[in-house]
Amino acid sequence: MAYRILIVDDELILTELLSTHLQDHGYTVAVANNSNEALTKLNTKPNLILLDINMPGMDGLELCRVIRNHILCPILFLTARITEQDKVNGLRAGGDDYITKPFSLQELTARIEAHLRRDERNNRPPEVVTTQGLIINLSDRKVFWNEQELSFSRREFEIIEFLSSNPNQVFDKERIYEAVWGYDAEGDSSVVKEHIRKIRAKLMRVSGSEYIETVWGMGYRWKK
Amino acid sequence: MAYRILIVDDELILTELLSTHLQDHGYTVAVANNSNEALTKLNTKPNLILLDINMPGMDGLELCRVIRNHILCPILFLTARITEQDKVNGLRAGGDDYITKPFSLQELTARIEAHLRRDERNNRPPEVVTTQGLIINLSDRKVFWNEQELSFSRREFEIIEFLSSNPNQVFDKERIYEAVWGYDAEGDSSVVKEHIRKIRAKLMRVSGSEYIETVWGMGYRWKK
DNA sequence: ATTGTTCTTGACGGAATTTTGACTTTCTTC
DNA sequence: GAAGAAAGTCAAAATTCCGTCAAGAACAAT
Repeated sequence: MAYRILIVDDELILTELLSTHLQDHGYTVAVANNSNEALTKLNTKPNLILLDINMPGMDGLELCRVIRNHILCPILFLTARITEQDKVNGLRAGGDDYITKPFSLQELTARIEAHLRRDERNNRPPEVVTTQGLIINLSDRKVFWNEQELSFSRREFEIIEFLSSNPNQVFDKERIYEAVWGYDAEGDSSVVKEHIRKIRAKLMRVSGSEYIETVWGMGYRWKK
Repeated sequence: MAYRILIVDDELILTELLSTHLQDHGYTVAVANNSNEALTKLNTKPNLILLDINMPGMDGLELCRVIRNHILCPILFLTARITEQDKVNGLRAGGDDYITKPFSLQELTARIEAHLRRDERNNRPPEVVTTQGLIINLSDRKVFWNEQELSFSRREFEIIEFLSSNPNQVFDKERIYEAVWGYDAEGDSSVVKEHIRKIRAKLMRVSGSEYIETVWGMGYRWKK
């Protein structure tokens, strides 16, 4: 689904230009040429807002503050001058970034993408997988057995991550190798069994139980 | 759901008055007449704290520092006099605002609302981040270890800002580089490790503890 | 221009991890 | 129960990654 962007600026030429450009990049665009209009257009539930600071009537900062009472998406200020004080003001008002006019369209889209991507990540609920006493916190990359934190190396953790996120499914070594090392990785998928061994040893030592089951001739499965 | 406000003041008449007024405005109020009581009442998980500076025993500033190790909500100081030095002290202790006695109840509620509103946007980095004795004031770009202000260079601060705003999450050097230098910066992300070294050295020298953890093969994480 | 600070780069050594390959054990099938 | 394939074990080799340092470049302040 296309991201929705709301542009708020009183310069018609600019909004026109931006609008076209962003639409070309696959975004759905709404335009507001003043603050009141902007507030109305909030009902388009934009995923990101481009906000001119200098506007007649309620200015961008003020508007930003008001918007923040309604919506939490990234807000990027468009502004001619930019001093330290501006930055502080903008941040205080609830803005996320600045883009100084004039700017290249390329820069603009890059920043928009970065913010959308980040927003995506931040709003993700913490990903936690649990299996009988074991807590795997995917976002923090931590594993706990009861209170105790267990330490795993990168590959070990990634294998755990993959298997435990798809519990009870059987994956052969090639499939695991592909998932963890990347589809285009070259190398011998028999490394997998060595890592599995290490993982099992660590889990067994502390919990006394097997989490990874071998399905002979088929692969491995995370028991749940 | 009603916001919870904790009032900490040893003047019984004042707390009584405030409490009634705020309840009339729909807030849930808890009152503490001394510091110990305040610490106990923290379990009401207040959304905002009103804190008298002048109290017998542990004073408001000291209390504020302690509170900051538990809770991140806005803290507003109530104080009779207010000098520049008071402001600095309050900031150092991790406070958010001052209200000078005598104040109008109208002003008070307005400020409370403003702070709650700001705090509401809780998916963005809070303006003050604290970790065991360390106070990072993002809006003023200052870092304090107890009373002492620590000095960090621009890049150093920005790395601290980024990591501490996303505690416990692991970011690799590329990701940190992108966050601090900009999505489109060119250069070698291995600078990051040099800056991390400097940051660690400064923090370690003054606090004796590690705030940034290395997760081998994955990146760095702010311990919290 | 000079001085001092901060930023960046590249090199190095050591540490932790990953991979490899030889070897053993287990399982399946005939 | 023997043969062969698959999985497990182990230790050593290869590799990757991190912390540290020193030195030069860029920048800011004077």
